[in-house]
Amino acid sequence: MTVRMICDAANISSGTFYHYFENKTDLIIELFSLIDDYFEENVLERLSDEDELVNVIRFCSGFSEFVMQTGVAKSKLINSMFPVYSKGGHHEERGRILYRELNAIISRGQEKGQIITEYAAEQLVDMILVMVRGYCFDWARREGSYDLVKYTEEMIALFVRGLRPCSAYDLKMQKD
Amino acid sequence: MTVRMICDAANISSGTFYHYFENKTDLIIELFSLIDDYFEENVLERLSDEDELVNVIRFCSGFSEFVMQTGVAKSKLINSMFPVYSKGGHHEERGRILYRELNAIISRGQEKGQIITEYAAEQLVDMILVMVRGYCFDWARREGSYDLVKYTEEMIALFVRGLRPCSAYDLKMQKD
Amino acid sequence: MTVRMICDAANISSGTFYHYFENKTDLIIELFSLIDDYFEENVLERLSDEDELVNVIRFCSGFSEFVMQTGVAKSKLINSMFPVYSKGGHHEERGRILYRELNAIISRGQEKGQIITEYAAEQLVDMILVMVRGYCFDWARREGSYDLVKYTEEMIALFVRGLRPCSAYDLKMQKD
Amino acid sequence: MTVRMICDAANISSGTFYHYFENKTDLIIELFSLIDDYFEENVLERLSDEDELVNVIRFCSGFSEFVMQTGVAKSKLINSMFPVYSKGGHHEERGRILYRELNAIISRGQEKGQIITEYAAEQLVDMILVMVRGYCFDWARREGSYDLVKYTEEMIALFVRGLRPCSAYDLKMQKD
DNA sequence: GATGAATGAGTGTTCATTCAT
DNA sequence: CATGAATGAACACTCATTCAT
Repeated sequence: MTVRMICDAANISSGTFYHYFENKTDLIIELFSLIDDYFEENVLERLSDEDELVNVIRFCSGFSEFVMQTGVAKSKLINSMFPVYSKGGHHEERGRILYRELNAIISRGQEKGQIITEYAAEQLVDMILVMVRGYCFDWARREGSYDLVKYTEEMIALFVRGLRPCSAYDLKMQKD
Repeated sequence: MTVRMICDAANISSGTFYHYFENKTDLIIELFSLIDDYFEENVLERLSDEDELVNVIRFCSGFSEFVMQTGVAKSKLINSMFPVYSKGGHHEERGRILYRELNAIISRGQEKGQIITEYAAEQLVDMILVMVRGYCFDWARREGSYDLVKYTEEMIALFVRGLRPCSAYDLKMQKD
Repeated sequence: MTVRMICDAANISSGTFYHYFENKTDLIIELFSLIDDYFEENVLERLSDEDELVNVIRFCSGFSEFVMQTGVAKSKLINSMFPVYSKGGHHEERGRILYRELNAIISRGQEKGQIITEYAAEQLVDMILVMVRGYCFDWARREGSYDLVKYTEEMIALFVRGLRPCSAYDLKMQKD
Repeated sequence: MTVRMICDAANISSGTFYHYFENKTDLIIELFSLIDDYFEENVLERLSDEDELVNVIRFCSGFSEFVMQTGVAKSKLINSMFPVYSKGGHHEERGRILYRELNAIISRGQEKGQIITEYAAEQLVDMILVMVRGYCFDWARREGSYDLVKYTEEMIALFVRGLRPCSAYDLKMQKD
């Protein structure tokens, strides 16, 4: 994805591009912040299920929904640049909005006894984000040839099963 | 990773590089095939546990082991080029060796009743490969700043829990 | 010095700039004419010493005074564009005001016997202007790090010594 | 003077340019060092006159000779970039060769009583270099339309007259 | 008059690739 | 077989200039 390609796609001149963005990296940072907006406007409200593992799945769906809407081209652009540390980690800070939200879900889940406590919430958050981003990366690489949301949901649904603590009975049964 | 950087690292001239590889992509295809060699020499023998889910974990460990040994630089190179479709999907064919092996493990697991059958083996293989590659991608992006094998194992171990079928008792207990 | 920088400094839009100047070169031509105004208002009156070599020094001081007041930024702008031949040498015509004034001083000096006649007045004018402009150029290059007027005066004072004809006595002495 | 122009003039591709120079500035630094070579090979041997003021003139002639040989295009290139401070002032260090040589001449002249001592040698060196460079700059600006060596010599010859100390008699005569 | 978004040719620089030696 | 000088299209980015509002 060159600046020229972006400009051609947007039907603007490269001069105009640089009128709005200081450099190519700036565009990507801008793109990053869009996901926060998307979450605030569309996803956050869906994350209030009693079962926090359901919320985890919805969170991941929201993420992949956004990526699909954003499209293959922009996703590749983001992939090519990630991680971006410029501007004092500004986007990272913003990125933390996503991070904090997922962390909150998992922490609540652990408090409620819905999620295993073998791993710290931070560790689980990292895992899930890597997995979800991994799927997004694959999807863009394959030119968006499959339904990202569906596949992400299936994968996360399975992963989430492993996060559910076994009941005392359950453990007993397994031993037998 | 420019061709010149690769050549400098290998102490050869760029002329020599093009004597052995038709182009840069060819090198990457070559790199791809290395993982098959690695699996054949080091990993395949470890995949004979009675519990096929253990084999899944070992398979993934083998993959990330290889990536760690390969190093950040080469990993980035591969990431930057993947997927490579040239030469009639030649490398993809080779890639199938990996694919087939994991498929075999999961199919056996399903036959033995160790792995759920809600999803076809192919689907599970795809999921796992995407997840593992996702971690490799993240690791390279972060300049190899963590122990890829350890993190991959933890993630896969959790995922694999979700693949274990619940016993009839188990389901009954959960209902109660 | 870009047009945008000039406009920012002047608190106008670049549109406004092009409302008043046909192009960037035009601004510089305008800048050139400022020196004539400066000479007419501030320097000419000082050029009436009986000793024309004193007037030469005052002329050069006036020139460097103007450059210092104009500032490093504008000086660089002028240097970067000089000589400007557009508009039928319009600015050169104006430049001639300066030229003619110095020429007049030197011609008078030669008539009065205060200045050697080995070189035509035109030649001496050219030399002095090149020297003074050379100092201005150096000063701007070095970001205005020294007192341009002082250094120019010292240099010209020395040069002017060489323009004073030796008396008959003087020559005689030197021979002895 | 763009890199492309330089390459066209030299009948090489811009890729080749960057094979030999790390960047445009490097070429200019290279150009700078050429003057030292020129002085060492052609000028230094001429600087052994008994009269140090003669040596000053020869020094300046050597400088302008070099510039004329270098040509208008390269001179403009150098002018456009001077002063260059990169690479730890490497070229400045080299530049000092020139500086030191002229300084030595003038210091000797002052010791021998051939040059006035009102100004420190360093000051006179600075003046002369600014003047000579000023002429070179003017010459390049005017597309090399005159004989730089001749004009520089005339100018310096006059300036040098002012550096000759007046005898006691001389001063007395002037008062009368 | 004044604005500033838009333009696009041009700049320094990179890099996969070629080829004479 | 090996070299590395040479290539030139492509890149991110700049900037004088235009023009609809």
